[in-house]
Amino acid sequence: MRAKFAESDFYSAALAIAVEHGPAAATVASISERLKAPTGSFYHRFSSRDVLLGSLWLQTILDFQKGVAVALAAGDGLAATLHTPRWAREHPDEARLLLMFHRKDFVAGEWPEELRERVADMSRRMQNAAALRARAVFGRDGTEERRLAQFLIAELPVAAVRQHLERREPPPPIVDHIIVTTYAAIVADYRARHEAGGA
Amino acid sequence: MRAKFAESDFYSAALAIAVEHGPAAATVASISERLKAPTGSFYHRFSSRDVLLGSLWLQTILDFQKGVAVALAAGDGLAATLHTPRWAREHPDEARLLLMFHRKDFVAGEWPEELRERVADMSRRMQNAAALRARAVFGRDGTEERRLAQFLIAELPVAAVRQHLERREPPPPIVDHIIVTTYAAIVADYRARHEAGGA
DNA sequence: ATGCAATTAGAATATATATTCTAGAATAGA
DNA sequence: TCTATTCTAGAATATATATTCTAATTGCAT
Repeated sequence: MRAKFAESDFYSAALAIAVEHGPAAATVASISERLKAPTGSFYHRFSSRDVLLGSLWLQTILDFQKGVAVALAAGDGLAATLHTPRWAREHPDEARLLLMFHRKDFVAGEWPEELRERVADMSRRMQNAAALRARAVFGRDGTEERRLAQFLIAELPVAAVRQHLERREPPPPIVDHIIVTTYAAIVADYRARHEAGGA
Repeated sequence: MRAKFAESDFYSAALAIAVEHGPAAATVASISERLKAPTGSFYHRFSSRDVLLGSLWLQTILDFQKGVAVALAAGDGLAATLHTPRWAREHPDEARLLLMFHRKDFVAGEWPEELRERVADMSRRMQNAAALRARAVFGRDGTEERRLAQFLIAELPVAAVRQHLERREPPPPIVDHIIVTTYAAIVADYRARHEAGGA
């Protein structure tokens, strides 16, 4: 029988519902209903709700991190931070999904066996990211460098962007300004504190 | 009959469970079970689960904001930001509750009638806070000042503190250092951009 | 002592949700 | 055309959870 619904239809529906009413509202029934599909069609494609929501979250975070990874590979810490507001403008729904909710809102307990491999991959990537960030920002890896770089590249841009996602509006330019100013200040402060004794 | 359980026992139990396994895990059954109380005793005190969780969230956010309000009333913006890491050290559980979850995780839909008044109060306080923050940080109220002050006093410290709450560890001193440095930089940048033309 | 009011106790009920199951329809290849 | 396979369809089932209900129990005031 020719398929009336595509896998991607279920993903889109789940995304739309999660973004509008929260991941908890993305039930098998509500997703299917939105597509006017029977729940049987859902389970024909996905072995469980957890697999669908888990995949959605994984795909989204991977897409997001791809952009950060490119900047980090180029050793450009500032571009890495600014990726967050840019990506949020280009992908407002995905940004809400990722930045306004927790992983636990999508997969409460253990990851389904089916996704373990992809999750392990992602975890490995996250591990590496810590060192990459430190090097991109400070040209050096160490405990303090990692902590500061995590702040600059992960925590800071998310904080600056959050209220706009909440209001479903694109992050305005002042967000980038805040990020750039903060970035420069933290780096300058770090350099000042680590100068051997100056000229 | 002498009460075997106190209202506060239910709050504590709910807090402990919410902090450990997320608010969703704080079910009437799990809360009662933790106290070895029958669910009847729960409903003898609270008209619904929403009322308990909603109150818990409200109480917590009010307690948190009290400290910020004091600093703002004194016109001390820096003290207001630094309140967050300090409070997180003093109240690790409450900080997790507030900063790692959303209001919606506690009260999904409408607020129960019973709590509406307290919520309205809080909303009013939040409204005022925007102007108070702007004045405390910049000595002036305006759109840009509000946006920057919100970043400095609300978003920044939460971002700096979050990963430590996640790991259930007290925010280390570097958190305060990050906050202070950022605060100074944003204020200095603002001043530089608004100088009429200087000396 | 007696009876009342508060409280405990936990069974019964209602509802939402994930998942399974059985049957039927559509399509492609033989 | 025939048939196996894929997919739609939605009813049936299992489970978790909030809430209600009815019946004891307890301590205090009288």
